[in-house]
Amino acid sequence: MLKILKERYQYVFEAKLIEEMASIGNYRKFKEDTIIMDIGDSIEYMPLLLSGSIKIMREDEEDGGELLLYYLEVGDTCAMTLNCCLRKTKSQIRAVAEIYTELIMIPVHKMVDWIIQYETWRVFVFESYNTRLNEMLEAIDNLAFNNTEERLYKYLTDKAFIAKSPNIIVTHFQIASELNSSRVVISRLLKKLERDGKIKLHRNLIEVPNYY
Amino acid sequence: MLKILKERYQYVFEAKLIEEMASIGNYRKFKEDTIIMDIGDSIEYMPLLLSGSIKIMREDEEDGGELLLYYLEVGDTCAMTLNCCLRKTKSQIRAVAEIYTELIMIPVHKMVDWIIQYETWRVFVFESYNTRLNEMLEAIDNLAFNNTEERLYKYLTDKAFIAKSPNIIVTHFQIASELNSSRVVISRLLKKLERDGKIKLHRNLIEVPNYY
DNA sequence: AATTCACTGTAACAATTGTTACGTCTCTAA
DNA sequence: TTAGAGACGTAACAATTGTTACAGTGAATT
Repeated sequence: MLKILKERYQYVFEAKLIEEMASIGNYRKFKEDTIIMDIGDSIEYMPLLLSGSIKIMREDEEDGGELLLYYLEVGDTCAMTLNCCLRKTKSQIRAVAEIYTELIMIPVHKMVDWIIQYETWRVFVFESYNTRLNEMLEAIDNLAFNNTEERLYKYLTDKAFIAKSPNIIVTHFQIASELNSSRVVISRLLKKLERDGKIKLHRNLIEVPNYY
Repeated sequence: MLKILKERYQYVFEAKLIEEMASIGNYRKFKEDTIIMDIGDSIEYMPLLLSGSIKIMREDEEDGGELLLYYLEVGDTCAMTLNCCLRKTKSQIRAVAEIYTELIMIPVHKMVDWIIQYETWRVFVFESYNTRLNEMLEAIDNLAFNNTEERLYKYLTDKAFIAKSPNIIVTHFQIASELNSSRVVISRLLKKLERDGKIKLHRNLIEVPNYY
């Protein structure tokens, strides 16, 4: 674990902190589509991504509708978790492995110690908050100012970007779930995007040529 | 200023920190509807509310449409600002005095010192992040899962709550701006809410009996 | 008193989004 | 090989939201 940590984080954290992480942290791996953490779960550990990608979702309390908020990637941590850790509240969000994902879990109390002790950790934590707040703002902009077609195209390019491939494997129904829309609407708009030459449709697969 | 700070924050911060705040902080006051901070402004100070209320807005880059995100009240600070301070980025949001508002501005570098130095400040900062992240989540839920009528009624009750009065002084056009909708739609839905007995309409004034 | 202007109500229509229904296709498992 | 299930396309219609247009009302000003 020390080796992987050094690989990923040697330019982010000082050697001493990385060693401490390796000795205290708990290595975990998750298969695609595994729920890593759900709404209402209480949180005692903070996840730090080593490889893979996690999607963060929100759920409608009433009808169970879902909404994709943003992705976490290597080097990211979950700011929502930071808070839950510090205040011992429950998780407000659902975290699902988008692909095969490795991470280390770090116990809460260490988190606070390190903020006082390590300059690099402090910077990392605040940068995480910043990134997350900005991702939330982006999600809000997207919902408030874009129509469903724009949201859909953004969803596709984001997903291709995360997969590092123009071909994304997903059904229309899945997309509808993550955008809190309905399958028919998504199919309709996908057809429109195809007619406009922006994507190509196949069974269980969508080509998004210009995703970067 | 020391006196006001003690009044508002004696149970939040230790005496020594409050004294330091009073000697370093810069007292400012703003009339209703004054822009305290705009999108793109660079930020050197962190605001800490003494009285009043501030609304935090987001703007569409393309057509200038606005959206109300949430309110700051006494005891709150702006987590977005915390980040801007630490990373020296520009403001992503607009802050407008909802009513007459007093605050003290604290220079960036002190913020960081205090995180290391004062336990109470550290807790305060992280609680602020938590509150703000939750407000953002609430805004996202509202946009993703509620229709315009629900968003409108929530807007009215929130606004009445901030004003501590069932009578809110606002035009239909203003509401439309803050919800990124159009005046005609808002008038239509307000009429519906009135027919349903939830509110009463007057010129420039709306009664919201059950706002608490 | 007359004029002006912002505010409100409403109609008519357009565009977008959601819903229901049904047919076709592909894959898998019995 | 066949039955069943999930995936996709599309039509028809409903509901919501947005747009344009216009009329009336009240308040302030001239």
